[in-house]
Amino acid sequence: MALKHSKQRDSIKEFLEGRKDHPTADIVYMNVRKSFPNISLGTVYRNLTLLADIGEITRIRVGDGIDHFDPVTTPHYHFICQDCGSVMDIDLEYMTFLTKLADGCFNGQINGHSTYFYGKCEKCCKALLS
Amino acid sequence: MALKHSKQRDSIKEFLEGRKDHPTADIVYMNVRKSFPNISLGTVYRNLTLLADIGEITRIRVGDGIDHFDPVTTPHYHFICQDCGSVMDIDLEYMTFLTKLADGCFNGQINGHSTYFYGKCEKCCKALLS
DNA sequence: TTCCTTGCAAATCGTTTGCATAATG
DNA sequence: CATTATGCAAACGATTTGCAAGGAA
Repeated sequence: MALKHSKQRDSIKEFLEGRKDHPTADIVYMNVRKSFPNISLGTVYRNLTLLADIGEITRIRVGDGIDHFDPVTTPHYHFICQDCGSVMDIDLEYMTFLTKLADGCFNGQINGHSTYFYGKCEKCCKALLS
Repeated sequence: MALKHSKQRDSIKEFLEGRKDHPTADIVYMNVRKSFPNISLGTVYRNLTLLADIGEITRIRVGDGIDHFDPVTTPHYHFICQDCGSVMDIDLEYMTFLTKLADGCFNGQINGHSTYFYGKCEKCCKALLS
C-alpha cells in the first residue's frame, strides 16, 4: 500500500506533463525509453494506472478503443479527429449543470458526465484543400 | 456489396430490438445461440458491425472498454453504473447546441458529440441500504 | 530487511480475419 | 451461377498479470 519512489514513474509523469496531445501508453513507452532503455511496457501501464488511480493524471477514453492520458486532472472536454485520430482539448468550460440536468430525470444518482466532441481537426481540414 | 438475407442477422436484430439494456456482443451471442446453437461469435460481431455501419443499430461506448449495442438509432444519452456496469437510457433531449457551442471555440470542424453520465443506478443505490 | 517496483514473458480480453463451406438471390 | 454469409480457428492489439530479481525506506 505504501508508495515507494521510482525513477521510472517520475520519468513517465514528467514526460506526460510536457505534452498536450494526450499520448497513449505506447507513445509514453517509446519516449520514456529514451531515458530508460530497459523500461518495459508493463511498467508503463502499471504506472499510468497507478497515477490515474491516485488522481495525478487522467485516463481519457474518446471512443477509439485506446486509452489516452492527460496530465490535467481538472474536468474538461476533448475533441477527437475522425481523420487522424488526434486528441485535443476543447476550450469550453466544464458544464456541471449537465450533470444536474441528467440527475433530475433519472432514478438513481448521477455523479458526473464524460463528453467528447468529434469532427475534423484544423490540420485535416487544410489537408483537404491540397 | 449487395446485402443478402440471413436468418442469423435477423435473429440478432430481433433480439436487440427486444432489449433496452444495451447488450454487449457476448450477451447477444449467448442469447441468439438459443435459436442458432451453431452460430459463432465471429458471425455475431460481423453482423453487429454491419448493422451499425448501415445505421440499423448503434454501437455505444461508455468507457468500460466493451462495445454495447442499441436498437435505437436516434441520438440520445446513456448512463453507466459505476457499481454494476449496467447501461441505461437517460430521458434527456439530445442537445445539438452543445456541438455548436464547442464548434464556436475550436479551430477545425466539429460534427457532433458523445456524452455518457455515470454514477450509481437505482438498484445499486438500494442495495447499499440492505 | 521489508516490501514496493521492475523487467520479462506469458496470459487475458474483446474483437477481427482467413479460409473452406453453406446459403441466398 | 455469382456472390454473400457462415462456422471455425487462428490472429490481433491493447492491457494485465505472475514471477523472480532489483531498489527504496
